[in-house]
Amino acid sequence: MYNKIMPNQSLSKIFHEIALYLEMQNVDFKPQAYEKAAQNLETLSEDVEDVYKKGGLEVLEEIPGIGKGLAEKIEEYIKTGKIKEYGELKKKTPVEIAELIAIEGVGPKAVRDLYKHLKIKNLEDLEKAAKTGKIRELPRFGVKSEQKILESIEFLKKSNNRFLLGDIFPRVRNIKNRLRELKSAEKVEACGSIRRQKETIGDVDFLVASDNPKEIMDFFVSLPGVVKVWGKGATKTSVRTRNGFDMDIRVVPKESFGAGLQYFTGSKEHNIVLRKIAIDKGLKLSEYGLFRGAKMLAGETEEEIYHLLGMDYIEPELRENQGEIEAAIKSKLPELIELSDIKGDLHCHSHWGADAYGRTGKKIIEEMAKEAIALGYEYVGISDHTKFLHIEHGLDEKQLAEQRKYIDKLNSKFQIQNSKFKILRGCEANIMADGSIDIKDESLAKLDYVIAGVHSQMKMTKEKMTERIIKAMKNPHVDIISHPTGRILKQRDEYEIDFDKILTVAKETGAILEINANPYRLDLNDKNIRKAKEIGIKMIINSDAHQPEQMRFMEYGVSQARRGWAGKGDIINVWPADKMLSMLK
DNA sequence: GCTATGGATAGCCTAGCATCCCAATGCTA
Repeated sequence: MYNKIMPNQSLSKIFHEIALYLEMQNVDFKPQAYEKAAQNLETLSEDVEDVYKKGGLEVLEEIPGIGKGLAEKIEEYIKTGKIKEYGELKKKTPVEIAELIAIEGVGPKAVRDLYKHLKIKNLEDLEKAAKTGKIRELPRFGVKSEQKILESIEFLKKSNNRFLLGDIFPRVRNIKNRLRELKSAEKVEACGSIRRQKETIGDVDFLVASDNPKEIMDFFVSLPGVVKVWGKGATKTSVRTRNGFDMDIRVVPKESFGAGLQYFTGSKEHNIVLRKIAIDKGLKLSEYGLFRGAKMLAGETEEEIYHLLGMDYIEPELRENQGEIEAAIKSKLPELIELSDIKGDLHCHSHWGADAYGRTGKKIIEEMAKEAIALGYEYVGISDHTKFLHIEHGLDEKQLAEQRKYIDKLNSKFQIQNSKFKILRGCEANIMADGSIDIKDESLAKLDYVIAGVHSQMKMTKEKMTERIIKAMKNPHVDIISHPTGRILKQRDEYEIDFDKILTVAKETGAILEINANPYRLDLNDKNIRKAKEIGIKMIINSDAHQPEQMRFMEYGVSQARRGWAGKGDIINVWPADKMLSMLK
């Protein structure tokens, strides 16, 4: 899929920006059309350029959300590399619009006014104006909005220049696979925080075992998307890619590959402790191997290094110097959960009440079932939003009942096909500000399971928010709490809650806490997973897919569970449907 | 600008909340 840079992403970005510009000018309906097209392009698995070459404008129009006008714009882009209308909009209001609306409280209209009055073009301008008190003087702005802008810029700075695992991992996997195809590459791995599966990634170190570095390096700097070569030598080459992401590659001889892996995977803190242990044993550990004097004792594999240092092998996800080394010495490391252990996914949205991406809820449920079967699952649970969430076309009691009946029908179809596979009937209900649930108990009772989550009014005091979630956990029908801390990576911090108290009540009530695998959430995070595990709380890993393809987010959730030391015993969706359901309230 | 049907023209994702200004708009979910 990423064999070359597809124009899908850049076109999607342009359409997204056009949508914002049009919204800025109060144009009706067009913004939504552009936005929808942008989203569909982003998730399109085929290269639009290939689509166009195969069937021209006509076939482009078969893509949902693409009609005559946008098909022509795509054609223009493929032929000329740009879109005239976009250039004109940009010329008229030369602002970094995507960057600016990332600030909470700033939308297209605010961008327009900020440019009109203060010539603010980018974040830097915005920060300067806010700091000198110029924003509060504008119409429709005040001291409060100025303060909020400053806070939001601060937050962005904190999380900046790191990339989401979910954005980077597919590309890195692709580059890894392409490197493996090279004749002179004997072994290839991507190290650093991506191997540890951290939720955000600063940069990547590729490690290659080869005795022909030149071919490797030449290939690396010629990768599509490379815009700058920081340095290119026989053992190390560094590049920057178009989106500002830095990648290094190191070539080592085969006999040092394991030592290189160990060294470049880190974390730094983990490695410092390992090297100290080596010194205590009269040894020296470096990226070239484990040595006694000049004699190399180990280096080709990581396993032999860990063993010679007197401990069990430590999985990359655990290497944070959080007690894993002590546990490895005592042979007390947990057996971590694996993606292949997962038997189903209970958090999938069908958009039953809406027509999503040109597909109806019925069709999406069927597609999700097929995707689940393709992933080797035994069940998939449909859990649409409920009525309070108007924007997501949340379902009311009546619609939930209709959906239930439809799923029953679909299940009998699978049984006819002599398949053990089952679609489960659930919902993701809203936990209201007072902790009540927005769906009547008798409707909840008819479902196979109920997920409940906070989707509104997230700025509450710690006491109130904790009470709110506790009340929901105590509801006899609520089985699972979705994304329990509410964070959105790079956008929004967790809401204020007393997590220890939540854990205590989860233990009392048997409420299951979700590990949401969406790369923007990964909530619970690694630390909270480990806390929950230690107290003996059961968790479930769910994709929170809004489209069938997103069910593949599961692997990020499993990685976070591993980072939180979770084993099969801590996660309920490793069990067949009957047993899994029996573990709910 | 797209999609659906009446094939040229409707109708399109809504509602609460904060802010700013004292009724309306813009933002966010």
